Amino acid sequence: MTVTIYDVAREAGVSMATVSRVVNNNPNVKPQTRKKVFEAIERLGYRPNAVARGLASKKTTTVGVVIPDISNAIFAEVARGIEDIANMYHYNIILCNADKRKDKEIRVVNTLLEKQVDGLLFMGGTVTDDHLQAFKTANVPIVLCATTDEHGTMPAVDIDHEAAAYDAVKALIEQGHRSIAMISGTLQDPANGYARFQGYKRALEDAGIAYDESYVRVGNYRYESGVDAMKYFLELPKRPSAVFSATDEMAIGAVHSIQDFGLKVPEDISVMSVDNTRMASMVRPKLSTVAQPMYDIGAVSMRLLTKLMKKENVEQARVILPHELISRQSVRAL
Amino acid sequence: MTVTIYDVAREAGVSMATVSRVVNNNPNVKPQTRKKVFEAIERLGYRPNAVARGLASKKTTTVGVVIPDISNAIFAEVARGIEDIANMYHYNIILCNADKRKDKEIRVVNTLLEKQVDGLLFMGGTVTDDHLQAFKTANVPIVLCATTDEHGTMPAVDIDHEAAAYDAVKALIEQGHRSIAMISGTLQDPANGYARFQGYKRALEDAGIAYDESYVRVGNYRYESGVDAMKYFLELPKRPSAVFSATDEMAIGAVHSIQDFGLKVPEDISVMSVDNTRMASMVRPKLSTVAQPMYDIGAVSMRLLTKLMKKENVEQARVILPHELISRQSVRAL
DNA sequence: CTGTTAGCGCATTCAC
DNA sequence: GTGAATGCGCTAACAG
Repeated sequence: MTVTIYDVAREAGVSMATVSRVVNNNPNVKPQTRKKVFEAIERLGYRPNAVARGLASKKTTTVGVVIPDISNAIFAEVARGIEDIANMYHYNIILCNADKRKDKEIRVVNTLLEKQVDGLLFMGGTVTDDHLQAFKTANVPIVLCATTDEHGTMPAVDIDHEAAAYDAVKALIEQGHRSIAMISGTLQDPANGYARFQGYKRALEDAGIAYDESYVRVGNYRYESGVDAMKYFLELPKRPSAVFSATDEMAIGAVHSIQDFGLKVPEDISVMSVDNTRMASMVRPKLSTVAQPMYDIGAVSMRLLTKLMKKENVEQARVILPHELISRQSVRAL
Repeated sequence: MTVTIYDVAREAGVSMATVSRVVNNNPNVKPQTRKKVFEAIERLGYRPNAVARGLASKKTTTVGVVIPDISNAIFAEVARGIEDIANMYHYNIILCNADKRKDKEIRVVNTLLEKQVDGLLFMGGTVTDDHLQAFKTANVPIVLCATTDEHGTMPAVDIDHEAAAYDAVKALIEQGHRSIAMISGTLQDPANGYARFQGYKRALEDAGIAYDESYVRVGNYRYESGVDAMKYFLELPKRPSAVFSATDEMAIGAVHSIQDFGLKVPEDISVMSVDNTRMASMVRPKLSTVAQPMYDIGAVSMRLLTKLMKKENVEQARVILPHELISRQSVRAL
């Protein structure tokens, strides 16, 4: 049925060891023998069995990646960065959605480990001690991707969410805004939620603006929650002059909310967000936002992982990629 | 170093066969023995080696999926559908981007096959004879996903792109439009390109409207190409009263092009598209569009694959999922 | 219900 | 340069 290395050996009149050598590009084979073997391979349509190879060599050339949700544009972009670099280094990736649910995350980490992946890229919600516990049983490198653990003990690549938010709000302040509302993610989410909220607060503080609880609404990152949050702000006795949103999508919801209310962006209310997804420049007005290099986060973390897997020593196992303020049309000076 | 089934056997005072049985939930084990084994597993922190299992059982419980580009929202949605169902049936998926490039597609199919995947989901551009050739060497089931081969010989799940486009244009016609332009995808693309263009033409024909070449522009599915195509139409001596776009994204570009030109959607020009991505309802005016059930395409194709892998007999190996016209705000009656 | 015995297809010493 | 032998960790008959 399936043709093995044995069949090729017989066909070529050599030993299986020799076939193995040519398949693995081992230089210690006479060119003529190599040729014979290649011909036999061709004739038989031999295809190496990577599973057998994996068992014998203890390497699978595949890495596991756990991701919250591949249908989310942000993560899909990271995934593409991961896959491109993985491909470049001849790794394949096993992709698992875990929806930021701790139980599911830990479960998939374990099945990935059972599959003997050579390394793991973890992208999730909070990294708890239970996660760390599961990671510890792995004897392959693991790097956190767009996620960090509070202890800061694991290799990771991310951006500085707090600083990104800070910069966004600071930009608003520099444009003369003093009453700035925020549409936040859930505060349970350490990166997209809590950290960005902290950045907002710190920017306010540094500018001597009093923090006002009624100026903060928590959304779920989605368009609709942006709409709802903004509706709330619009009905406040003292409307904010600017709104900072933790994601582009909620920002777009906010813009539409404002427009439906009969006001204009940015003439009446400015809107600023974080992400710079493709959508940000596909709406009118185009969104001013802080760009996060999602593709790069994926690419860099995968690159880091390859180094770890090859046991090369890395100087910097925790890297923070720079963010960048992109000024477009949704903010105006007061 | 790594603890094997042998170690567990010794620890539990049973044979490796018994350990294998409990790990694989074989009922033929006395509860008490089972308990002993579980305890040994726990104590030793044993984790089954799926690679070894794969070699011995000739099943890997992983399927390969080749996809054009995971960072494209459309495909990411399909991928999510695939993964959800895969997960449900305890399969993992190896994800490979192939950018609709034939050489890359064939290459990844081969490496996926080397990895002994139990099945393959193929999502790509044109399925050529070379593809078919590569597929033929596989001795695992393969199903095409959001793609079909012209010969119609392979299992596949897709929507009827021609009919979807036809229905979209017909809806425009029923609203009284007679001069309808189209922003098409490349005609080399059999599904999103050629088929939708054919649907457009047929709808015109059926309504007795003459086909006008200058009313068709080919885009690349992206926002900017929608902007450009629309600019062209706007400068025509006789402007169309409606525009049909092969994708949401180009449609949004068209809308903005129209607005920038000083006209209104749908008051001055109606816009209709195909896709119904999340974005369609995140722009103003909300896009009227023909919905494609991308998630379902992924889910159904994965479900079909599981049946094929289990050698269940399937009545219908080629399934066309229904599309649906979603009327929102970008079309008005003439 | 449980143990023994063979492989699964290949990489990898170790000889020659 | 090349071949023979061994084992990777597990499943799957086959006995008992």
